[in-house]
Amino acid sequence: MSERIPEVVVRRLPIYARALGQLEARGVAVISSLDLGRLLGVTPAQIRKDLSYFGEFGKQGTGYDVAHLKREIRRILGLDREWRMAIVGVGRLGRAIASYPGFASEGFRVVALFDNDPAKIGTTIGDLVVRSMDELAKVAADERIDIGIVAVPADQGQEVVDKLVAVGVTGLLNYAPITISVPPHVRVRDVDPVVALQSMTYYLKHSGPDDPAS
Amino acid sequence: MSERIPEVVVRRLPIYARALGQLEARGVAVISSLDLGRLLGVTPAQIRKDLSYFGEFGKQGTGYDVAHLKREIRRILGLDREWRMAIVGVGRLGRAIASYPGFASEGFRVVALFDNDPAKIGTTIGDLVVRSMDELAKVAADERIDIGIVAVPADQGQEVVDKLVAVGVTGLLNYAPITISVPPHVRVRDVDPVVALQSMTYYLKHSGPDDPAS
DNA sequence: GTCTGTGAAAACATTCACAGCG
DNA sequence: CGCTGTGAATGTTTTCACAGAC
Repeated sequence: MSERIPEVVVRRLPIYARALGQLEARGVAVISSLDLGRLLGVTPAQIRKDLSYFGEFGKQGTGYDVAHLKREIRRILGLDREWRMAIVGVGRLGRAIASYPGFASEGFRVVALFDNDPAKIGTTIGDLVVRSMDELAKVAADERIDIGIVAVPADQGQEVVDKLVAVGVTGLLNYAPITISVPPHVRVRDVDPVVALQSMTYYLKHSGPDDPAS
Repeated sequence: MSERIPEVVVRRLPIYARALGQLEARGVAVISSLDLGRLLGVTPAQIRKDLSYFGEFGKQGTGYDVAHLKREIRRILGLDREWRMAIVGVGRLGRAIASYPGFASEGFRVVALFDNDPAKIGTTIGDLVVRSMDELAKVAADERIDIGIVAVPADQGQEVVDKLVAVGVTGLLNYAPITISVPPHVRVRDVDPVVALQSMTYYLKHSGPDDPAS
């Protein structure tokens, strides 16, 4: 352990943790890298190698303790604490994100909402009031915002990113259909279903018209 | 050209196409790999190498014609036609997806909605009627569904995937928080903001508490 | 016997660096 | 000149294969 850890490895850990949670719920106590790999469609060697960057979690001849490994991975990822998020942009998309229950249940709490539309400022979504972007610095200080969620139109995306970075936010979840630019200490994850589809069509196009006649 | 094309390259093409579209809208007619790379935060060599898998699109001493390169990339990706999608699951998430205007504007048309809740079947969202999953085979044949969007809870995800695959759908956009399993001819793209956040926190945790005091 | 952890090998992806075109 | 297209070099990731633990 204690080498430099490849980013691809870190990106796979949440997938492992999620699968372990599902196994745990089904009452599975122990699992081998072979079986976990089958479940996730990856090779057992990859799972073992990935985990080996962080320590020795398995038992030879047996496999991994499901509950323990899940807890360890979550700790490694920093999921043993709450993360505080602000959503910028409460249009259709921002509102859908604000009321999505999947964040809170995983420890990602939305603690502030921002928009630049005067008609929206002051309105309430869930139990949060929509605030003006002018209040960003103040609210960021009061609420300790870890992560900013960018849910504004493309043409306002970079401006919003710059403001979030300026008040000390170091993690961004970007829903705007643009490539945003940030200083090196800021981490970005893009969520863009259209881009995902646009690379998939390359393969749909090239895997011949399957045309399974009725 | 005409080698085997790495998947990472295909995944970057939509990003290039999107940036080219934005440049085009701003009236930029020609761009070099250096400038496009700066814009996207990638090396110019990567852009040139990626494009070289598909042909020679640039002009030495000048760069790339923005409108032409965009059109070529979109053709390569199969974005010069319409793609027909069905959404399975019209809960909160499925409805948000159904009324998201970003798909249609990029040529991804939602042509059918399914759910297994009798209270939802027969209701209308936009101009589409929600149908029972029992009608899937019939509707898939009538409507020529290319892509299935999985927007059901985790515990129903795999079942829905199997049904979609059974009626000949070869592309899936998966919003369920599970790793789905499909035969090799089926392409999957996962959309999961929680998983995206869960790998980001690793870096937020490890890049020290920046703590920029007010 | 079963399964982990891990160096070494193989496969894959990115970057370099430059010949050659406009 | 400036910039592309591309083999060769470098760096990264995955897979192999096996010693050793249970």
